[in-house]
Amino acid sequence: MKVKEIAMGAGVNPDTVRFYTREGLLKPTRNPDNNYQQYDAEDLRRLRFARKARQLGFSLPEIRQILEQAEDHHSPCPMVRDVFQQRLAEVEREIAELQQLRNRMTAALSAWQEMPDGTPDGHTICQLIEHWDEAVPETGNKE
Amino acid sequence: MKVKEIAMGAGVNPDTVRFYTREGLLKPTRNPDNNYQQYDAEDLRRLRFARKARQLGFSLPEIRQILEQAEDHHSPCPMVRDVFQQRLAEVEREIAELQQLRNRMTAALSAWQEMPDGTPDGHTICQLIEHWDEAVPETGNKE
DNA sequence: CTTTGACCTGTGAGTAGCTCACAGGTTTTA
DNA sequence: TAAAACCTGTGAGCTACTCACAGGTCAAAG
Repeated sequence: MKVKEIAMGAGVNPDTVRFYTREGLLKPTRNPDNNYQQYDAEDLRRLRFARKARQLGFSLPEIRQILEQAEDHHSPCPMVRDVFQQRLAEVEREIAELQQLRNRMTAALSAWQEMPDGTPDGHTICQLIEHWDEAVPETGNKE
Repeated sequence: MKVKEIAMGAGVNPDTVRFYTREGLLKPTRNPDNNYQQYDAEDLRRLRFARKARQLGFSLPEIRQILEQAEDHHSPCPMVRDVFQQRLAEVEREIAELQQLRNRMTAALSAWQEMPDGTPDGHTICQLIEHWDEAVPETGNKE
């Protein structure tokens, strides 16, 4: 399979295939005639796997790790379960944060119904936002 | 105020202050003696405003726009309301997406209870993920 | 047989919003 | 007076792609 073919097979952009190849997730051989990359069915499996894992929130380094373990015939599944659970917790945190944000946004929107537009006067930029009550805990950077 | 001072006043990294200054959100004057940036109370207001707006999901270009309009004594508030409502819709979409994801993750986790770890055999990398049923619609890249 | 268009190649830059590193100048403190 | 702590601008790094570029290759049409 050439780049475009495997890309279509997995429903991704050919550039993504090239990118994953650069990143070592895919290891095609070369056609000695023309130096084209040659992907096989195994690569397609890996690519599809990688895409699914991405949807689940795995990072490329994590996916590469899983793939490498699979290559060595070590089962990566326990590790997958592990990362997966962490990821689930993260997702739940994100949801909670977004819900909080949404609540405060809708509250703000209805509060704003009664606020004048208020042309800025040197003390105020936009009351709508300045009177937003923050207390948003953390932007939730990983870690 | 010097960089570190205004940064502490707004609870941000001094580098963020420098970055916002580069980006034109903050417009300090210069101390002619030492060429240090000099921020005033107005800058602090702008910085705090910018941070609140960031928490609400406004992009830096949007914030710059608002700030510029405020400078020109045009009321940015109607624009703010507009972007804000769009942002709210976006947040709700994100929540829905994440909830879907979470549901499928918890479902998968419980299904995995019964699945063997399955050392990779050349056909399979990790059943846990390979048997994940995708149908995740879109990663929801903005327009 | 040649041209045209579609593909292939690798590399480098762009995206957003910071954060950090670097090298050198200034100010404060001990 | 010397060290520590700050300041300066610039440039790179982070994620996971995506796109642009310049040049090589190949299949089919004329």
